[in-house]
Amino acid sequence: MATVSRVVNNNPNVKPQTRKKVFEAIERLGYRPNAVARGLASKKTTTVGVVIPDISNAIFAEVARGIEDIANMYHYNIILCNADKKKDKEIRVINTLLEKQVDGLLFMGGTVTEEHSQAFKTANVPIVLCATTDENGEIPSVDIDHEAAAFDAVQVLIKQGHTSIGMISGTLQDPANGYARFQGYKRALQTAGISYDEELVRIGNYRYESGVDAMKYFLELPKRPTAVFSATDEMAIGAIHCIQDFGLKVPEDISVISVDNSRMASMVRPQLTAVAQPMYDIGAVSMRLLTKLMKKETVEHAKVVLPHEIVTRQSVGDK
Amino acid sequence: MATVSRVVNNNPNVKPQTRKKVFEAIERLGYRPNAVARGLASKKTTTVGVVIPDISNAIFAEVARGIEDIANMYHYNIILCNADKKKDKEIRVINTLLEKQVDGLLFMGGTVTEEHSQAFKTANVPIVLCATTDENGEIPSVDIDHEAAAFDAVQVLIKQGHTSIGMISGTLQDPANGYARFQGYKRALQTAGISYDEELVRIGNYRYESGVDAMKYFLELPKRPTAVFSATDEMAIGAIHCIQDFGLKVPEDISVISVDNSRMASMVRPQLTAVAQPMYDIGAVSMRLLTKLMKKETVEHAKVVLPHEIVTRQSVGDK
DNA sequence: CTGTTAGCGCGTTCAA
DNA sequence: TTGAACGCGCTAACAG
Repeated sequence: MATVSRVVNNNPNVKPQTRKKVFEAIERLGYRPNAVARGLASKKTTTVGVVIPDISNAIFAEVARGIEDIANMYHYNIILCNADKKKDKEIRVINTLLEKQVDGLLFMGGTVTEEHSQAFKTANVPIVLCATTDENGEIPSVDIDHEAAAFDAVQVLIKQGHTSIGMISGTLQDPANGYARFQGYKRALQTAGISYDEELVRIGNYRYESGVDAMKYFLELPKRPTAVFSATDEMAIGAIHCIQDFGLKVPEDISVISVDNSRMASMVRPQLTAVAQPMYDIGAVSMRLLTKLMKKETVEHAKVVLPHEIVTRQSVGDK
Repeated sequence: MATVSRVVNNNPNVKPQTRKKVFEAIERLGYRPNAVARGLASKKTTTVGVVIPDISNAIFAEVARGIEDIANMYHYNIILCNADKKKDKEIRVINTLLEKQVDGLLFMGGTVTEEHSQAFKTANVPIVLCATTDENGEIPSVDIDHEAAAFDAVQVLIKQGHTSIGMISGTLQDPANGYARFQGYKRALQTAGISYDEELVRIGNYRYESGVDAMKYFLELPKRPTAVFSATDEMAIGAIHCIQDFGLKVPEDISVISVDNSRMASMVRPQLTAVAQPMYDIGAVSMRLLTKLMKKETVEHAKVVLPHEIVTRQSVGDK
C-alpha cells in the first residue's frame, strides 16, 4: 500500500527489486493512480488553473503556449478555463478552479475589478495576473507597459510626418488594452504638439468588424486622418480592408499601425507594422513566477514589465 | 456536517430554516466546498476533459465554444488541455485527465491512432470524438463528411469551368482533414472526367506559410492551375496572398476555395469562398452526446455526421 | 527499506 | 428532518 505510493511518487526509499515488482503489478492490473484521492491526501493537486478571457483570441493562445511550456517543465498540469469575455463567468470560473483546489491561479488578460480582487483574496493559493495588471498593483503580474507601447506606436506615425492620426481603441473600461493604450496615444500627440481631437477616436471591441466600422467612420469624416493607430491587430486588419474597399491604398493614402503583433500581422496585405508584445514570454514568465510563489520562495519583483518592440512591415508610410 | 452536505447539494430534505442558517454560516465562514473531497466521496467530478489539438487554431476555438455552452447547460465544468499537435502529448494529456477522474472525455480534432484507442479503452468513462473520427468507427463521434465537403468544394470550381485545379492538402496521415479531403478532391476530378495530376497537389501543414509555399510552387509550374482548392482557410489565405504578391489577381487569374469557413474567411480580400463546417454545432452536439453517455442513456446514433454548406464569397470566378 | 495507522473533506448510508 | 458513523483512494508519519 504505502510502498506502492512510494513507487508511484518516485520516493527513493524503495529497494529497486521491489520497485520493479510494483511496476509489474501496476502494468498487469492496469492500475491508474487516482489524482483526486491523491489531491485530498496530500493537499496538493499539482495543477494550476488558467482563466483565459477569450479562447478565440490569437494573442491568448500564444500566451497559453508560454504558460504550458513552463508548467510542463515544473511538472504542473494546467487546466484552461475560457471565460468568454464575461465578468460573471470569470468570477464563476475562478471559484470553480479554487474549489478544485488548484495550487495556483493564472488570470489572463481580463480587467481586474473589485469583485475579482475579492475572489482572489479568499483564495489561499498564489495568483498571478498574466497580460494584465490590477490598478492598485497589489497582485503579482506580468505584462507590458501598454501606455508606452501605444506611445511608441503613435511616435512611429508622427516621425513619418503624420499629424492627423486616428485611433481605434478598445473600451476605455479595460485598463490595459483599452485605457492605457488610449493614454499612450494622447501622450504621444501631446508630446508632438498635436492637439487631441476626440472626433478621431473610435471605440471598438477588439474584433475585425469593429475595426472596419471605425475606419468607415474615419473615411466619411470631412477631413479624414492620414494615419490610424489601432489598439489591436485584428481591428487594424479590419481598418486596412475598409480602406482598400473604399478604393484607397495602405500606406500610400493612409498608414496603419497597431499593438500586438500576433500571427495575423503577416496575414494581410500590406503586412502590418506593429508594436510587438512578447506573448510567449508573458505566459512563460508569469508561470515561472507562479511556481516560485507556490513554492513559497520569496520573489523580488512581483510586478514584471516586459519590453515591447516595434516590428516594421509595410503598413506605414510618409504623410 | 451531513446537513451541510445536503444544503450544498440541494437535497430537498432540509428544513428551510436550517438551510438558511447553514447558508449564513457558509457566508460568514467563507466556506468553499472542496471539490476534490467531494469527487473522492461521490466518485463523480462533474467535469469533462477536452483535449484540443492546437489552441492557436481558430476552428477549435469555435468548437470549444459549442462544447462549453452545452456543458454549462448540464452543469459540467470543462477543463481544456492543449496537445500542441503532438501525439505523445495527446496521450499524456488523456491519461492526466483520466487520473483526474473526469466523468467524460472529448477528444477534438486529432488523428485517432491505435495508441489512442488503447488509452481510450482503459478509460472507464465515456469518450466522444469531436471534429474527427476513428477509422474503424468504434468510438462515438461527431464530425462532418470531409470527403464530401472537399468534393463539393472542388465541384464549385469545376462548375465554373476550371479543369486545371491544384490542391493544397494537409498531411495524408491525417484521416479527416488530410486524407479524406484529398480523396474528395480526387473523386470530384474523376467524376468530371479530369485526369489526376500529382504535380497539382502540395502537402501543407494547415498554416498560412505553407499555403504561401504551396502556391509559390504552383505559380512556377510551366502550366499553372487556374483554380486552387485548399484543405483549410488559413492555407487558402496564404495562397491568395501569394498570388497577389506575384502580381496576379484572385479570382480573375486564379480562383481559390477552401473548407472550414472560419472567422478568417472574411478577413481577407477578396473574401474567401469556402465550404463551411458547423463548428459550433460540432462542439455542442458532441458535448450533448457525451452527457447522454455519462448518464448511461442509450443513444441511437453514436456516429453523428453533421451537414456542411457552401458559403459563396468572392474568391471564385470563371475560368 | 517496508508495513501499519491515521487522517484528508466530503457523500452516503442508517438510526434516531 | 437531522446526526453519527463509515469509507472513497491515497499520502504522511511512525514504528519496525
